[in-house]
Amino acid sequence: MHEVLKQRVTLLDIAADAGVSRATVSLVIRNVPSVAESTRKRVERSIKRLGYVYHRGAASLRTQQSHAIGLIVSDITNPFFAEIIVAIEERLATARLVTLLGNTSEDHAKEERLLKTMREFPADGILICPAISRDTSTGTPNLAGRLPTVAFARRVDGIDYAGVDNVQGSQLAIEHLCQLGNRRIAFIGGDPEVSTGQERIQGYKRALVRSGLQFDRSLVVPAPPTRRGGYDVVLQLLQMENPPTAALCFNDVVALGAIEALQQAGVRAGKQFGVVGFNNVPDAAQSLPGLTTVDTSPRELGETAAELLLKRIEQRDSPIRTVILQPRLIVRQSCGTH
Amino acid sequence: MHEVLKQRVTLLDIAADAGVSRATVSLVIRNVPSVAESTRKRVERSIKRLGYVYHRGAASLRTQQSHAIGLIVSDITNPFFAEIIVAIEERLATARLVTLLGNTSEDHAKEERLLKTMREFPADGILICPAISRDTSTGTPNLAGRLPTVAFARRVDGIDYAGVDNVQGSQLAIEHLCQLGNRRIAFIGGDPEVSTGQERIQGYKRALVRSGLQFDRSLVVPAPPTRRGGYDVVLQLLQMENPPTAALCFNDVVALGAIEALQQAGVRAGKQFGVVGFNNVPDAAQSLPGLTTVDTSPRELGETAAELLLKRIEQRDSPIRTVILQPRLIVRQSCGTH
DNA sequence: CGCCCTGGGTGGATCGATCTATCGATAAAA
DNA sequence: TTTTATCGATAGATCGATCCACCCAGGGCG
Repeated sequence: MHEVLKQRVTLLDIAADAGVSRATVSLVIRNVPSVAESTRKRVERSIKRLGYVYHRGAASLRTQQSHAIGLIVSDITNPFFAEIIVAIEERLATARLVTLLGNTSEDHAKEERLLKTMREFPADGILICPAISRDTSTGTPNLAGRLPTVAFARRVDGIDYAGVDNVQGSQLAIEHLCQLGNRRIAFIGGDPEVSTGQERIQGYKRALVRSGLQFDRSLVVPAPPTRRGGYDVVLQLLQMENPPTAALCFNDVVALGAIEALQQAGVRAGKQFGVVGFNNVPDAAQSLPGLTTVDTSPRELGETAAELLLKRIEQRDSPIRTVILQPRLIVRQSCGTH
Repeated sequence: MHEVLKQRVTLLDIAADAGVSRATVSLVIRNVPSVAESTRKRVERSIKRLGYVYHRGAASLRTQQSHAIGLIVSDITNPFFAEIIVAIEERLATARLVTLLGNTSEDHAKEERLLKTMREFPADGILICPAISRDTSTGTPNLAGRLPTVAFARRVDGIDYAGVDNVQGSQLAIEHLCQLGNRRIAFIGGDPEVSTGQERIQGYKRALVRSGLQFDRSLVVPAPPTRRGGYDVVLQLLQMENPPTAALCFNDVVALGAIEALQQAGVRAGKQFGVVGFNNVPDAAQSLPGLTTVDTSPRELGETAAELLLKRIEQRDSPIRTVILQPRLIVRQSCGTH
């Protein structure tokens, strides 16, 4: 009695079973109200009975929209991004959109492959945090093509962007450190080629100038944005003949590495050396001493980015939008108390 | 001259431009050899000129395969999984398969939504690390349906599985700690409801018995698999009237938290208290003291899982396969030296 | 009674790529 | 010269869901 050979249950099977036409079944599935209650019930029963599975691919071929959007992230292992991802997924889910996640590991080739795949799918839109790129001309905007695209966290010219005011964030941090009496403050980690790094360093410089402090090139030490990066740089800084008394770190992970190095070197973080991070990841609150950090509200950032994309999809030809969220300083114990 | 209104460039457009039929263009795209070199060149030029983008959806509707597989992970922020993900993606890419990544955050509802979406897509197969489930009857196997499905890291009955011999891993660790003279060894973190936790605790017990040690229920302390989890449990253990002298941790993250707590409490990790982790994440080598840990080779695990899925797709009706990788102990400084 | 709605439902065309069967032409074989 | 391969290319059907135009029965209304 069972149709064993037939692989997939289609609308036609349901239609036959319920004694209606394909079109009617389709109406039921899409919850179109113009179906009599009795018919709807009958169709729904058939759907259950036969174990029908909706075929998105077929539907989107006809409707020209996949209800799927591509989310391309440069590093899923970074907890900051992880939170953004979750926020984006949640926001998109409320708009009945599915999220396809791709990870580039900061690799340009992978990024291009992913963009290609998602265009081919085809996704209805793309959210991307571009991989670090030295050459903006081969950057992402052209890759995105005509597909609605929004960049987040890292700026890309010519497309919608949701980001954080990194300049302001750095300024908050530096002002705080200055008020606590620090005169020599380092900037640790981050890549001066990425917009995030650029902006944070720019804010760092600007705040130093405002506070009447010297900008010392040797106190800006780029490093990979990892625990190890912060660790190594701090050990290096402590070797200087005139070492800094505090450091603003590119992000919290770097900052945690920095604190580890300080402990290792017998320097008491928070008492003898101030450390400020960026992002306020969950670990920052747990660490010892609690990490003072610039909160960049990843959840809001994710929601904002998703929102931008939804608007862009709605009206493709609206002017380019840029949303910059304002960060705030979370004061804990890693800089001493005021 | 430009076709502004027409949205998408299709095979038909290319065909018209190159003066051939759709079918021929299709042959060119799929690199079928039976096309004259001159024709191929001409078609390829048209493809470039018009900016054609392959439409996976349309193709897979006809071929009944999407060349996409769904990868569902319970926690992308866990570096152990992050490595597995990368390995899986790489392996699948060599088979010209695209990976659709989904994150459940250990949430069953999300897991079900993701499975549904991926079935609807439809994906050609699914790789899943199931979310923690207390009720195996509502577990994943039924959700997977007839789609080729492989579980990894956490066991699911009735489907292919790639995992690590956690029992053996724990035994290696405990034996090592015993040889160093520890008599009271705790097990920290992990959820006894998940197969991973069960197996590791089982190995812990078994090794204790073999070494002629008492199994003390109060020394097994479940906790969330986070830094914080390890931290809290260690502080708690140190309060005991007869505290343990070493601990096997559910994973490295927990172990790093444990070490942090020891340092905080003035107990020298590695000298006065031995700590062993699980997974050998990158941070483990960097930490101070270097973390002795059970290497569960996430890369191999990912490759193995991908391999299993490829085989399953090739022959859907082959018997269920289970691959268990053997872990090895990486000795660093967190247990003292022998 | 004839006319027009209108709620409920339907067949056929359609989305874009692929598969199958087939065709024309040229070269090789008989 | 006729037949048979062979090669390159093609028209039309097809995958599964959706959209469009249209249909039909019954009710209201002049």
